[in-house]
Amino acid sequence: MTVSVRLPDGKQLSVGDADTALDVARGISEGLMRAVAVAEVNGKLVDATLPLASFAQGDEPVDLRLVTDRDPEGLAVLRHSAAHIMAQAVMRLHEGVGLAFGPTTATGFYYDFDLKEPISESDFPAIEAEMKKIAGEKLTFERFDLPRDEAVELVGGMNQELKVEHIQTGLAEHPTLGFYRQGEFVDLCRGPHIPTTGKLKAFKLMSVAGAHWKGDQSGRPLQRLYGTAFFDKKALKAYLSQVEEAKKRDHRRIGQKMDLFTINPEVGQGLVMWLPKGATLRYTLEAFLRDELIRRGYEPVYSPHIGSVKLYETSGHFPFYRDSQFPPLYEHLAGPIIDKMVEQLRAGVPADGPFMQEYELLNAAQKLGFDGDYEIGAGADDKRKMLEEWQAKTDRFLLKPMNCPHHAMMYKSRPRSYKQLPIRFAEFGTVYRHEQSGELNGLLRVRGLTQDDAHIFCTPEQVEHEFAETVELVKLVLEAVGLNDYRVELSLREPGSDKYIGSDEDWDAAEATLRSVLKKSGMEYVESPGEAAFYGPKLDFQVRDAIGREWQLGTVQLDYNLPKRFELEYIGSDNKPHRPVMIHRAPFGSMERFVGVLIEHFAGAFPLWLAPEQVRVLPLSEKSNKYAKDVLKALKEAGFRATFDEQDGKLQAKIREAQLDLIPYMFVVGPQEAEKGAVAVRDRIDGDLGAMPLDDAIAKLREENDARTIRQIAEKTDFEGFEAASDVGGEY
RNA sequence: GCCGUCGUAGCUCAGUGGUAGAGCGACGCUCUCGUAAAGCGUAGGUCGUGGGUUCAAAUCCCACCGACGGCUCCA
Repeated sequence: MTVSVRLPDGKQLSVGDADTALDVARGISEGLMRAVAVAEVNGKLVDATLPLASFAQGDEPVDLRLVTDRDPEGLAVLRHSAAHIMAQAVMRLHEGVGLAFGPTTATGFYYDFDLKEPISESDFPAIEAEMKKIAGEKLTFERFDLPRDEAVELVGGMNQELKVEHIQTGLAEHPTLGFYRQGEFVDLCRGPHIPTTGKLKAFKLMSVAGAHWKGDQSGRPLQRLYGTAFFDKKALKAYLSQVEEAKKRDHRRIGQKMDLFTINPEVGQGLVMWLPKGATLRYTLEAFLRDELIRRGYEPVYSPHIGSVKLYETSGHFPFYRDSQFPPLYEHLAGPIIDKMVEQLRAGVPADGPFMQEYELLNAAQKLGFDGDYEIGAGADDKRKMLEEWQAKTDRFLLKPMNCPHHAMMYKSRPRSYKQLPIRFAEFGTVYRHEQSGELNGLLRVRGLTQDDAHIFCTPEQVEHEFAETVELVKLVLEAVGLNDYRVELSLREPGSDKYIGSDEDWDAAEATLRSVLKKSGMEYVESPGEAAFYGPKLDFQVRDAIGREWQLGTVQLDYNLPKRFELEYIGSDNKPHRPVMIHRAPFGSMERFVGVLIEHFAGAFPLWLAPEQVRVLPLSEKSNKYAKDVLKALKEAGFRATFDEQDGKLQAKIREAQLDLIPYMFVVGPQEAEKGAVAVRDRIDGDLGAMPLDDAIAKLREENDARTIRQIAEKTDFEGFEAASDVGGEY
């Protein structure tokens, strides 16, 4: 018997029953065979070691593509196999290792372990050495399939409880399950894998981290070992040096070096203090956007930093986002105690009768002047109601978690006519969120942030146009600062979830509008179910940071719900009240995150229009100080952010310092320049441009500044060449 | 919040139980300089905080605080 095989170039050949993809490769060349990582048969990735005959369907030829070490899918398969090898090594070195999952990631792989004694980075050399040994053993990855009951028996016999649980719950619909064996190591796995462990030549363990079984925080804590692998050592080395390079762009590092901002635990975690240079950068961005907004018919508003809890109960924020808000501020000292009591009563501890610390809490509350009706003998529900009544008549405030309720109230401050719409309220509004401490990250995730927020109130007919305009604005803003590498995500609700407010009809309408705008604009985007805001779907602009993590910057959100909750109205041409639609939008997202991403994007080397210090005047020696001061004055009068380097020292030293400070332009002045009213211009990028009249130099800079020219950005680390295909996972 | 790692001068880091160090920066003096580092000198640290072990702790142990990498979350 023979099987007919068709290669991607259309060539057909016939192979024996037992022949595998590797055999086909060997038939073409030995080199090709050595390069084969995996096979793509009839469009599916499978082990190159399986007989091709097993994939034949009738007389149709089997489509075969040999996936080699040059293909991204090959890299992903290698990395997944590396995860198995790492697991094998860990099991050889430790007793009673429980295996969880070991998938590939964009830049490597990990495996989650349930370990008796924790592993730390100091264990890496031993694990790596064992992996090397396993690679040297050139063990074959051997696949076998078992029916469910035998599969459970097998993993149960190996004391792999997590795998047993996974087969019984996560994989309940699979009639048979795939396994891979390499040497003494057997793991439940969908595959495919590389032919033998010998293909693993270049790898490195990267880090160890905590994780939870199936991502459930209450689940069993696991240890996750991250690693990466490549087909050759050169690629691994290149990747590692790029990781190092990327770390140098970290905004936290640059922010400190350049005196842009500071975060100090004595002030508070996640609370950013903008130093003069960072503040100047932010101010410049804000001024740019503010001008753009006024031109587009936005009107400035200001709202206070705290708001009544009632306001957020109306908007729906208070119950929905309780956990990520700072606790309420009370006008009454007993407030927090009453809150605590209500919380316990709501949690039902116990349902009736006295609850934990009730007497102590009540006592304390009364000492602080609590005067509500409260009977210890009452039922839990009655007690809760009594306390809630007290809460309702006592003023409570939240640190503003969002600006929209305030803007909605501003809209409501007078009757509105359809002739006034759309109304666009804009504000750089500072909001506060109690992010979990482990989430905080420099400027990218903070507890106090300023949104470049605005809310557009419009008629349903105007929605599509307004939304499109807003999307265009976000694009314009991102492109003005040279952030062209972003991803657009359409965040939709998760079907069947109770995380959202509002009717299905409104959600359907909102989601349909967003899709329609996107289609008309021709923008590329991906849909993400479950990522919507609780009040409506949104369009998010995702940008990557220096080390490849994605962050959401700009966002445009469509909202039919808050207008309802706030009973917003306008009088239509029919002289009847109608409900407006709200569009929430923030092109930068937050000033903190935006500036953080911008710092990494430019590696601190901002274009002229954004640079906190645009020009530095360098006198040749103290003798030229007087003229240097004249030049400085002229620059300042021309509107430039300029300084004057007064320190002693050689010109070379001053230039070096200015270069390292990433100042776009240096004006060198000595006796020759002073005599002619000139300056010797030095460009940060192109170096010495020679002497020119001061007026000409200023005109040149003004042109570059006003055009917001971006002449060069530092080479950004591009991990793409190192990324494996992400949809090639070996895990079930 | 959870898991792990880490915390020494303004910054980068060395110092593994026995008198706290280097480079850069800062400050002072000399030099008055032509496109990426002039020379000399001085100051600066209760080694994150608190407790414990020890004759003796930056070093070993415990707790707390904070940072970092993940997880979970993210209006």
